[in-house]
Amino acid sequence: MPAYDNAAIASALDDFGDLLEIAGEDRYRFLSYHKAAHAVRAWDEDIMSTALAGRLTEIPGIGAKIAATITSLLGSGIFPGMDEVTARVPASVIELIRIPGLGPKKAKALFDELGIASIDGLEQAIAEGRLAGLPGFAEKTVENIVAGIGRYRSLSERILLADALSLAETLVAGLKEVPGVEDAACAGSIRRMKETVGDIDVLVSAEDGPAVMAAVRELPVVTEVIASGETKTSVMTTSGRLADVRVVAPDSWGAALQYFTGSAEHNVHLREIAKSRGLKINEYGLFRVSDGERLVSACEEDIYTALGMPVMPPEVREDAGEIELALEGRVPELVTAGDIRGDLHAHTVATDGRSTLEQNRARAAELGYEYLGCSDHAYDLRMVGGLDLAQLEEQWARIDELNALGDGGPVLLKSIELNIGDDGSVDYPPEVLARFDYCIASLHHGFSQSREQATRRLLVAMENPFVDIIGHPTGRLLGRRDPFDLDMEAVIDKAAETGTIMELNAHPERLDLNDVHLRMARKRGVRVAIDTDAHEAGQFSHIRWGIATARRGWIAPGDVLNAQPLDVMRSWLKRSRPR
DNA sequence: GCCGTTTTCGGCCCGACTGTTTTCAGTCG
Repeated sequence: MPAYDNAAIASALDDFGDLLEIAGEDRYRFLSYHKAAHAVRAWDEDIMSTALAGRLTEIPGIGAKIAATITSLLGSGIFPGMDEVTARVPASVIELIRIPGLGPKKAKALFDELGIASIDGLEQAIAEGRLAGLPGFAEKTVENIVAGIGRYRSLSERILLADALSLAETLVAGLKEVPGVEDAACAGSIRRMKETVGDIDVLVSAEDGPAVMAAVRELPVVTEVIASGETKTSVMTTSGRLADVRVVAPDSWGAALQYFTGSAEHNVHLREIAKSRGLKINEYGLFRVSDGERLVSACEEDIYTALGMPVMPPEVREDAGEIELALEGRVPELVTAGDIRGDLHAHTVATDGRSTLEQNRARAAELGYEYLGCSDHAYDLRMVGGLDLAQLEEQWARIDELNALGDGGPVLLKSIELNIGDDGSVDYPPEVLARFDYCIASLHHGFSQSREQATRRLLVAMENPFVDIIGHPTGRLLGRRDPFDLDMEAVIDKAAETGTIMELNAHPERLDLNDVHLRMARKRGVRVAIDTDAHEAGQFSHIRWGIATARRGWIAPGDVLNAQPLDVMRSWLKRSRPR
């Protein structure tokens, strides 16, 4: 039987909601499944634990019916009611609504009238001219569907935040040069610093919307105009990514920024609150329904203030509990770049890094860091020349020399990235491990291992009194490699029990732990280290992505190991604790 | 299907763009 985690349950609920919608069920019925899916995805406990405790209905948007569905899925893998729905609409039809421009109504028509139940089947039908004469599928619509299939196939992967932000900044810079444009900014998931991004959303403020839209269509980065009206234009860019540009009048800037930053779920929740108070929010402002008067609009903060809550940072706007907190007048205190006092995970040329210890130290000094960990790979990772004891002695001697310079540079710390073996053991004997200032231990092999085995490796490693930090805990590489199959709740609980610190690896491809795991850690009092895992001194700047992800995970400066002064940082390490 | 300062029924967020059913439904965010 498949093990259902939160993501798998959420995915099943989303699929069921899609099928209900295609089948023509009541709008509020299928929306409730999507709402429940979102809530499960954002839930900071393992869904199995919550179910076993009989607390599923404490998750917002989950009532008795969906709770029973989740219980059934967890217990037997059976989704109650699924057979009945798939008898009307085969599950494969969901694939059709993934095509941009093709929604549930058209998908239903294609299946009902022509028996089309897949994208391949649709392409074949179009090639054979079988859509001709089907109501709602005139020439232009068929053309758009063909283009949509092409886009679906080339764009199905989201791109890394780091790549999307650089594209968006180019677009914003280009828009700011357009005559009449007063301001331009990234919105959407980029502004929320989500780890991966689908489309690029950009907001522009100008009095003459149509003129700006015309200018957008002519920007050098634009290869194709998908849609373009007076206030909104969608374009394909030279990078192969879709961008949506919206223009609003300058006096609507704040409302529009709030609106287009999202997330969709966050905004829906806000608008529900507004509605219950006789107010209405749209991209032009916050209005009183009774007389239509616009109350606020120019400043984003004003929108929140008018709803009786402090403005919250974009990174937390996911409807994951931030609105409830804000209604109590509180916002989570979030770590900032200025809080970081050092980097505890960096490699050198001694193993697979491309910068020397001296180059790393110089860069850390430029960043104003108080300390820097030298954490090359340990002996067992032979592939990259993991260090033996003689090499460690040599590195430590050099660290001692550099620390004796007295030039005001950062304190270099003797560290290592250990490999966690199949039995949870690590590279060196305890007497060697004791000589490091601290040790990081990571999983580097066995990605196909069972949940039980992979989890046990981490739990055993965390029992080791010299394993202070777990590096890139889930091992994922965004878009390239799935994470280890891990019981994250057991891992986080063990970290809390043993005082082991969890790394938030800031490499833009890793961002590991992710936002949900970070909230899980924070809730249990587990501390995190935000590290770049730099393999070259220039990569210390990756800390930016780690900070963003930490903020999405509601991490405060007081939760972060390397936001502490050196003596406090040391006191948090497991090896400093009385045993 | 969920939920409650509208409280166990009757509601459920808001607007832009496109193509076509030419007055509006479908799709998207």
